[in-house]
Formats: sequence, structure tokens, C-alpha cells
Amino acid sequence: VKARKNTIRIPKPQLFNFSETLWFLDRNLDDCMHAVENGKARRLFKTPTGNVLVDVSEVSTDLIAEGVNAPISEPDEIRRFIIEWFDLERDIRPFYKLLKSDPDLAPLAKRYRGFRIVGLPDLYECLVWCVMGQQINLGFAYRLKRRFVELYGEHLDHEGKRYYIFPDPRVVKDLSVEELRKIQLPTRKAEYITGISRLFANGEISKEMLLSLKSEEGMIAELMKIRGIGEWTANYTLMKTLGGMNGIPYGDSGVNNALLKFKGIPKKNNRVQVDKVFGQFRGWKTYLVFYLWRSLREKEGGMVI
DNA sequence: ATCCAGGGGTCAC
DNA sequence: GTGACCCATGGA
Repeated sequence: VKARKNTIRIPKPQLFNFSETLWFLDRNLDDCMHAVENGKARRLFKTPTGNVLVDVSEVSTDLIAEGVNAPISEPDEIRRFIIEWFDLERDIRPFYKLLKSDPDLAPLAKRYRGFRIVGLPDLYECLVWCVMGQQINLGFAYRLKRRFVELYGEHLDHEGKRYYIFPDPRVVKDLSVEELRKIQLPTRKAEYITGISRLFANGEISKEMLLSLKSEEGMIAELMKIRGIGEWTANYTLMKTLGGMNGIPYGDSGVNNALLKFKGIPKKNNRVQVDKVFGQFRGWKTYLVFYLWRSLREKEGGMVI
């Protein structure tokens, strides 16, 4: 069957469970940058010919992306985005082999079979989001992000709902601290975010530039030069945006909780022990982090919220 | 009330 | 390189 012009088909790789992807996108956290409904993930894309709302759903062998309000005008870019978003071009069988070799972690392979990283392909969106979310509870972080996006991003109304494009750095760079404080962004974070926006607007940083560095250590070092970006954010960005496979967000409370649960490792001053566990997962550290995070949202007997 | 949350910057030593 | 302190807000 030949696909219609308004659809993109992407073959599903082995060890891919789209339900896990949708679950991750919809974990009750009110993310304003996508919607999940009726087995579809929906996101608004900016294209030269206008903003296109795209639905991603699955059939037996493929993922299918469809334009909702208009034809998909940039199929190559949107295909590329979806592949990065859901990490569809990676053979993760070696990761499962490593998991199964560790008795404490082996249950993760069975429990979350087919769970793949859900990325954040847009670098600017990732960095701003990281700054917003630093050291506050996730519910509040998502509310901050929503206010920010609603105020400064473009939107499209469709069937009674509003969908957003993440704000443009050229718009954000000139906002005053006082303005950003109105959405309850602390002074310091407002400074970080306008500073990061300036770098993007001036072309002083880009995803392409970071990717051209090739080495993960180099990308982390480059990111950490930026004010507001420390080790945690640099590693998170490496994992979510840059496709790095050896990111460890040291000090992350979720990772610490999971390692306490599975390995009995204390939550503080644990860097050496954390490195020891991750040392067995060279090339797949990022995946281990995601599986540890995944494990936090479930208890025996069912989901926790 | 107290502690923690998917941290980071700054400063003293 | 390490440790103490500050920033700020909401949830448990």
C-alpha cells in the first residue's frame, strides 16, 4: 500500500514498545509541548509554510506521522525529528545483554521491554527546560514551562485545543528579569535563560556545532562554559538532545533513589559507587539512566499515579 | 514545621 | 578539589 502524500512512515525497530513511549510522554505531568490521545502523540511543528500539527501513531510494522491541520510540508525534517524524538535508529539489544548480566538490574529488561529514550531534539528547548526544572519539584517545573510557552510561544488552535511552538530565542533574549519574574521564574534562572537565548540568537551555540565536536566529553565541556549549565544539565542535554550514550546526571535525585533501591548505594557522596555501577554499561550509560528513572514511577501492584 | 525536589554559582580554604 | 552558603518555590 502506497502511503498518501500527507503521511510519513517510519519502520519500527526491534525492541520498541510505542506504548512505553506514549506512557512516558503522558506521565501526568502536563507537558505543554505535546499531547497524547487515542494512542497518538501530537506535536506542533514550525515550517516555512506555517505551523503543522502532527500526529504519530503506530501500525503493526511502522510508525505513521500525519498532518492534522495541513499537509506535512517538511517531511524530511519531521521524519528526522521523530526518529530522534523516539530514538528509532538504535539497536538496543546490546543494552539488554548488559542488563541481564547484572542480577540487581536484570528485572528492568523484562519489566520495561521496548522502552526507548524519549529525547528532546531541540537544543534550545532542552537547555531552557533544564534551567527551569533545576532543583524544584517537577509539577511546579512544568507549570513554569507552560506559563513561559503560553506567553512567548506561537500557537495553533485546533478543535478547541491550543498547541504551542517553543518560544524563539530572539524573542526571549530581550525580556527583562522583572518580566520573567511574573511567571515565578527566580531572578537567577531568568538571567540564565535570557543569557542562553542570547547565545542562540547570536549564533554562538547550536546543535550542529556541538555535534561536530564528536566526543561526548567535548560536548559536555562546551555546554558547561555556559552560565546556568552545570554538570547535571550538560549530561541531561547530552542524553536527551545530542544522542550521547554515556551521560550520567551526577547528583540526580531520581538516579540516586533508584540506585539506593536496586544497589543499596547511599544518596550522598556516592560518585565513586555510581561510577562503578555505570562502568559496566559503557556505551549504554544513558540508557541505564532512563531505565532507572522509568523504574521510579511504578510500584508492585500497579502504577503510582 | 521541616525536608526535599530530575542544580548552579560563588567564595573561602 | 572540596565544603559552605545562597537562591527561590511548592509538595509531602
